Parts: sequence; structure tokens; C-alpha cells
Amino acid sequence: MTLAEDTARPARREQILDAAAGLFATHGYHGVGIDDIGAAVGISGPALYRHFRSKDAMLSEMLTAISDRLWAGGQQRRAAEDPLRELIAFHVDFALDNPALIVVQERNLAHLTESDRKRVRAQQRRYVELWVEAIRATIPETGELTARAAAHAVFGLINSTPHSRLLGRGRMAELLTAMALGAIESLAAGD
Amino acid sequence: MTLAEDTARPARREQILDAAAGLFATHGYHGVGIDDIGAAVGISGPALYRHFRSKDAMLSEMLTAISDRLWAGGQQRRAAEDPLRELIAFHVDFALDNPALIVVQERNLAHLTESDRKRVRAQQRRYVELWVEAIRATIPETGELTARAAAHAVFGLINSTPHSRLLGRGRMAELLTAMALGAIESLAAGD
DNA sequence: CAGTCAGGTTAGCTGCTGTTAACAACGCGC
DNA sequence: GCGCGTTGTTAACAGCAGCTAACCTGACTG
Repeated sequence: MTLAEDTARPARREQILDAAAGLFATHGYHGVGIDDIGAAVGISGPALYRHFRSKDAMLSEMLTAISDRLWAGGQQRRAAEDPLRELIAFHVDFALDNPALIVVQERNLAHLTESDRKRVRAQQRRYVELWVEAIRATIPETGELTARAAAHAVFGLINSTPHSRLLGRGRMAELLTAMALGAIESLAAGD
Repeated sequence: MTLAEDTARPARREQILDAAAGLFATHGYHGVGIDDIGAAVGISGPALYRHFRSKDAMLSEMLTAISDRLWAGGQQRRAAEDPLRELIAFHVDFALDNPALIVVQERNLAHLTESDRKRVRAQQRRYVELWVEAIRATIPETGELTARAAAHAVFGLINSTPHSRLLGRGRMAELLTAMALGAIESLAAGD
């Protein structure tokens, strides 16, 4: 059944990736065995090789998907009236909705192969450039390097949410958004 | 020679821990072999067991040392005139001077044994409490949970420096300090 | 000068983990 | 109903990494 195949096949893969992301986030890439991932989706170990070439391939697909989603989302907000505010809201939402992915992306880039790492890095760079653009549009006197460093700092700020998660989604989003804005606005005074 | 022993023995251990920290930070705990660590200090593999009970023990000692240093440093600034500013400066300095330690601490808590992890967590909590205190003294209308979440967010902001490192130590310190302050000051407006 | 001990070395074991092989069952098109 | 592709299963393999054992050496100490 072509319909069933087109939807069911990928669904299985995504189910596996979701489970793997959760496990990777809590135990680290090397701390998770192939059997653990299998067990998490109700099948046993080697069956995963029907869906992925290798364990590395899972991580690779996971990380490229994340960087693609971030860039696509950012790209989409580029033309908004207040791009910076939109980018912040977008990133905050992503971090709150996908804490595991945030953690995995932060920690496991090094475990990718050279070529995959390059691909992910390139996409991340593009995403950062969207932020640099938005920051410099908002605080014009900001230098490019400063804006880039500031963007990374704001990522760190927002991406901290998987480690705290104290306030419930709504108030957490408000807090992070306000703090991110406050941090960036401080660039105006400094220089 | 007692003098030589008192200084040389620990020096070796610290040399090993330094090397291990750097390796762990770049390749991840499981990505580094005992032989790699040995090679990094000019001895070969199993010789490390003259200095540490196990590879886990190295990580354990590393992480407890970090949390102890942070808490001690924070504690020392508690009575300052402007504790928040002092805490920020302290943490920024620590992060800029010890990027590898920051990364290792962020990523490898999960690889500790139950008891070691508890010890580190407890010390981290105490450190956070210093920040909560300082934040609420500066922005009195801040709730405790909000302050805690804000503290974590600022850690994320400052701890981002190992991943960017674009501006050179002095300007980086300025930037992070300003952004951290700006982020915290935004708490006043929000509530 | 003899003995001890800290701090190395290399060889080897053991357990774990990613991966593959060989086989089974189920659903579907012809 | 027959074959075949998909998606499982379990058993086994291979390689690696942490750790131990056995041995060596050089510097102090009595």
C-alpha cells in the first residue's frame, strides 16, 4: 500500500529517532546501547538496522534535522516586522518543545563524521547569520563579531531551559524572552 | 624530600587532570581512552593507575573540584557591596579561564556514580542559592523560582563562551558581563 | 650499600557493544 | 496459493577499552 508505506515507514524511523534523542540526552551518546534504543520502541536491538545503517547514522540524521529545522524556521522569520523578537520567540519555543534535541545538539557534534559535522556546522552558521543580521538591525552600532558572540550567548541563555525547567512552559517562555531581549539591549549601552 | 613530595606528587595529579579535562571537553568522556590521557602527559596508559583508582575517579575528582571552586568563590563574594556584580565577574572569569572545565561539567554529570553525582549536585545547588540571594537582593520583586530559573539562564549565557570565543578575553568579559546584567535587569520590568 | 617504594613499562585478560548472519513470519500483488 | 519484500528474532563475531599482573628502575634512607 503506497499510502501506508509513505506514512508508516517514516513514522517508524521518527519514532526511533525520538526515543534515541531522549536516551542520548540523558545518558550521552556512548552511554546508550543499541539494545536500549530498541527496547525504547519495543523491538530488540539489531532490528534497528532495518531502519538505519548504523548508530552513527541515527545521530547524524538527528543533528542534521535539527540544524535544518532551526535554519528553516529562522529563515521564515527573516522578513518579519521585528525579526529579532520573532527569532527569540521561535528559538524559545523550539527549546521548550524539544529539550532533548537541544541537549543532543549541544553535546554530540563531536561524535559525527567529518563530513556530517561540516554539513551541520554550515547550517548552524547560516542560522547564526540570521541572528547577527537581526541583532545589528536592532542595535546598529554593534560590530559583526560582537553580534555573533552575542548570538551565541543568547543561545546559551535560551538553551539552558532543559537544565532548569522550573516555571512551567508559559512563564518560562516569558522569562527567557525577556532575558534574551534584555541581554541584547545591553549591547546598545556598552559601546 | 618532604617539600618536593608535597608539591611534586599533587602536581602530577593535577597535570593529568588538566590534560584529561581538555580531552574530555573535545572528545567527550567515552571518546577518550586511558591511553590518550597517558600520552597527553607523556606516560603510557596504565601508568595512570598509580595516580587514580580508575578513569571514573578522574572525572569524579574533576567535577567535585569544579563545583567546590565555584561555591568557594561565590561564597567569598557574598558579603561584597554589590554581590550580583561580583558573582557575575567571578563566573565570567572562571568560564574564560577554564573553558574545558565548563564544558566537562556541563556534559558529564551523568557519567558519575550516584553518590558522586549527589555530592556535585548539592554543591551546585548551594552555588545557585548564592545567585538567587544576590538576584533577589538586586531585584526585590523576583520570586524564588523565577530567580533560580534566571540564574540558570545566566549560567547558560556565560558558559557559552567556550563555544564562541570570538573577541579576545577582555572584550569577551565585558560583553558577557553586560549581557548578564542586562538579562537580570529585565526581571524588574517583567513583573 | 642494601632495601624499599614511588612511578614507570609491556602483555594480557575480560567484558561490553556495534554489527552481521541466518532464519522466521506476516502482508500483499499477481 | 505462491513468491517476495518488509520487518522482526536470536546467535555469534570482532574489536576495543578499562583494568590487572608482573616486572623494571632509580632515588632516597638507615
